[in-house]
Amino acid sequence: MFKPITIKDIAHALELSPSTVSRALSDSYEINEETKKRVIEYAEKHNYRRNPIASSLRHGRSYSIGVVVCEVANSFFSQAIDGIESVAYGKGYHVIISQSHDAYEREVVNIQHLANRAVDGLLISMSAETKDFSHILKLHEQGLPIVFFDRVIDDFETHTVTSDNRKGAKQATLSLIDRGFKKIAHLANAPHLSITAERLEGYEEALRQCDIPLDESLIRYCHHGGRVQEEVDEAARYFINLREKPDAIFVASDRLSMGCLSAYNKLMPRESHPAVAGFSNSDVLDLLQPGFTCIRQPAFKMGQVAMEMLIQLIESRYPVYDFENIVLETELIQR
Amino acid sequence: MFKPITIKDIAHALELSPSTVSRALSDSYEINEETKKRVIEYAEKHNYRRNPIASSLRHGRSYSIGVVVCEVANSFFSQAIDGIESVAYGKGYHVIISQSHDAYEREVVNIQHLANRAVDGLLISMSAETKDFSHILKLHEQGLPIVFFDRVIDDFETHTVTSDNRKGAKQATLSLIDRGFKKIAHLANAPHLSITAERLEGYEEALRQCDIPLDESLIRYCHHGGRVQEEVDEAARYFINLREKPDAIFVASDRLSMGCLSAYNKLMPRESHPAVAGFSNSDVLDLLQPGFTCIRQPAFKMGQVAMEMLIQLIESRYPVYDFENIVLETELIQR
DNA sequence: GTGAAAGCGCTAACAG
DNA sequence: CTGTTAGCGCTTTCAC
Repeated sequence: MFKPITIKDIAHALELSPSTVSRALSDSYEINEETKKRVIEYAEKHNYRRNPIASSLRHGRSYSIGVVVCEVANSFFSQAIDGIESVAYGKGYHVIISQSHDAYEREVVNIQHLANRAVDGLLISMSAETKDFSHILKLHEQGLPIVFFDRVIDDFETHTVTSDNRKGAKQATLSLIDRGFKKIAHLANAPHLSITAERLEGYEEALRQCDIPLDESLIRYCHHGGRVQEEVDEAARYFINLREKPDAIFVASDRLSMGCLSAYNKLMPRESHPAVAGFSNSDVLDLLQPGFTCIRQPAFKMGQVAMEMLIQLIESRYPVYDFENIVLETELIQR
Repeated sequence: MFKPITIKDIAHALELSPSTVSRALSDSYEINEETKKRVIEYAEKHNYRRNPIASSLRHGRSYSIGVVVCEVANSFFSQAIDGIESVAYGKGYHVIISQSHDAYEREVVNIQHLANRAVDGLLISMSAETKDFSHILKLHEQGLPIVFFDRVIDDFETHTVTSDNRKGAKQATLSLIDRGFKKIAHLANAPHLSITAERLEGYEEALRQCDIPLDESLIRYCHHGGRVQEEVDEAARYFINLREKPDAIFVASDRLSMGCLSAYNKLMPRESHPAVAGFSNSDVLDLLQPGFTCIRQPAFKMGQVAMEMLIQLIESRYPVYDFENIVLETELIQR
């Protein structure tokens, strides 16, 4: 059906050898300017395009990289993807996005799918449900370059990029305390995610600094990262039914901020909602929800840095043993 | 660096020929059960994975398809992508997503990138800025299977899936009229998009049916589909400054609904906002914005149908000349 | 400055 | 039931 023109066709038409055509198209210094011009003109005229699959096979490289995120319909991740793409395209790489939907099984399947030469490297942000990392470890041991961003794995010898979650969480919590709230709850992400622990630390640190005792009953985890709205609704109902209701909530993620606000909207009039501050990269959420203070992560930058690190790993001639763990600053947006 | 085991390696280790190994791995009926078992065991033990690039080159097929949407951080499109993936994975296809950001140039670059054998077919939803279709037409003439969804092109001989935009728009407008509003504005998408014309028709039809005269000055187009928030803000300011302000607005898309609500939030207190009804597939937008009536498109279904049609084109032995234009029903969600 | 030939990993005739 | 061979399109020595 779809039969594009090949180097052979050009060679035949111009009475040259395929190798000459190949060299002419890659602008080799060995080739006569005159010949180059003929080849390039013919190629353009006939809409020739190098077959990337053959090229990949030859080079043992696909010039594409895989990205694994929980979902793309998420401001943070879509901005990170934009950052990744901005670097990737500039360096001649394709970007293949795949979504785990925060489910362990999807993550395993997708990573398997991407691995083994279909991609030259992987950019991963862990799924909320994943506790077992052997599927990733195995690939890494085989030599597949991997860089983690945002949601990383401990004790994994590779580059990582994250934001300063502890500090951001602390700022957000402090901003609630500053506004006079005393009973501040924490709606947390899945317990085994790296970001969950760090953000929890920041929350605790803020309370400690202001001599507010930590009340464990004010912390609720969402094991599916809010993918299941029911778990967020349940958390909101739990907070509402406490004898001493929280007057404010620090929410650990974009997805959960959305879920939390909508859960409360279903449960009570807006005037009686607790104050909410949380991590969010959404442009509109904060506009639609007056008084919502948010922590912005440098998502675009994080994508860029992650991609740069991955390219460094891919293009390095020798195995890399010296890994960087870059931490970017967050920004507090207060209204 | 990353040197996965090949069929040759297995053949060598087991003292078989590569072809036997290949056949054993694809469970060919010709191969002895005993041999199959040995091969499969060895392959699993050594974590063999078929090199998809070599396989693609051999078959002249990549078993991957390209999706071009304006952006993934959009409820409608991310749901459509989920639908596409659900069918694709089941049939053994990879999905490569690329974003045009509603910009003509990005669309051209991305489509070129995807085409020429890197993908077996294309699923396209047009960018808001695109007026010239020659880049797509050229590929189609060369035989690349293409299916359009949601934002289609007129006079293009191929399968399409859309939703009943005219009817949905009419329902939304009627719902505003029912609630007693008389001066109903229309915030429209880019003028040359297929969906823009259809939704405008529905709006006009609703007015006509209720004997409300059409007032052209109440219609504003967003040439970049709301990608530039400034153009939405400008439209909101325009409506506010009209001598006779609209008391309700029918908004043509998800992105514009967001933009419109946040523009008004910036400009005036919530109590004085006009009523808003519009196309939106967002789960939370309607929850966060009381009184927001929305038209839901069957995005997931649309993705599924589009993918099925594309596979039909790809796998057809003979050129297809009999094209379908499927129209799916929308749903009105009223509060 | 150009060509011939080999090979990336896989598969499908064709032979036995 | 298994092996031999050729070739997908491209690139890159090695010759000339």
